[in-house]
Amino acid sequence: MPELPEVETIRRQLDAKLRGRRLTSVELWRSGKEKPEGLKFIDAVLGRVINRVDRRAKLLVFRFADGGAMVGHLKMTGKFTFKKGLLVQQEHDRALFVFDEGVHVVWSDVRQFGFVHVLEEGELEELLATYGPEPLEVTIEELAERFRTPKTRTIKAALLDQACIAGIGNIYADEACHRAGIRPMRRLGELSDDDRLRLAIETKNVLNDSIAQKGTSANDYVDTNGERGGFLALLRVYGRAGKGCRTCETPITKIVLAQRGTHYCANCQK
DNA sequence: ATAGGCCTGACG
DNA sequence: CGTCAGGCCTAT
Repeated sequence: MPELPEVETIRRQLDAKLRGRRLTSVELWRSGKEKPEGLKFIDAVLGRVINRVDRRAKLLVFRFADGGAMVGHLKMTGKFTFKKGLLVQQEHDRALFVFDEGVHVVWSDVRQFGFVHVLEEGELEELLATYGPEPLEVTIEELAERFRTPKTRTIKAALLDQACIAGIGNIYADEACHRAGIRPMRRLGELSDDDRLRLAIETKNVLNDSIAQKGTSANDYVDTNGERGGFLALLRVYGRAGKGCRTCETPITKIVLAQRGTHYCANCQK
């Protein structure tokens, strides 16, 4: 479910409450998606102190004070939620993390695609290095360079490729293209320097705008407090097939591109 | 580059 | 019943 703005929202909330806290107990309610598995997982995290919570692409990186980290990926339907008071285990809950001073975090995941892996320093850096640049941490020019090659690749495929640019998913790929006025099926080789710059600028803009609204709740996404993000109402094309473009009223077109539902305005986007 | 697969749930 | 879903890995 979550893309960069949603994961970043969750990261900020987790970081604010978990920084400096020690993991005092872990209950694995449904095993199989953690690594190492089962009791070894609990052994690997118990008693360790969270230095801070980072985000890299769509990964949450719970960094331990003694090095290494627990990395979590929410995939489509994963959630980390703060709980207080009486705790009732829900159907899709996978684990409970108890930190000192009574901070409880529940990890749940309806579709069970997500994972949490404990990695030590070397393997952590190795994993993080497989991702492309963070779009909000590089300049417009550096980001624009990522839209240069391979020339036959579609813009949509490039935006979705985590090794090309980190953190963008289906919603923001479509939204960035609409804001830039470029059709997502265009090939990188057809883009002008100005096209690449606009795409870079609008990619940053849409991610920042969404973070300001705590992300998009199209379906399942909620933050660590169970609250929905406010960006849904500001989406220009995603999920709006057949509805009028917010700039020109032309019905939004939906096609399949790079195996994903893809939305664009045939009038505004060339 | 592109199907297929991992899972469950919502919707038509 | 079939289709689709915000991710991403594998095999072809």
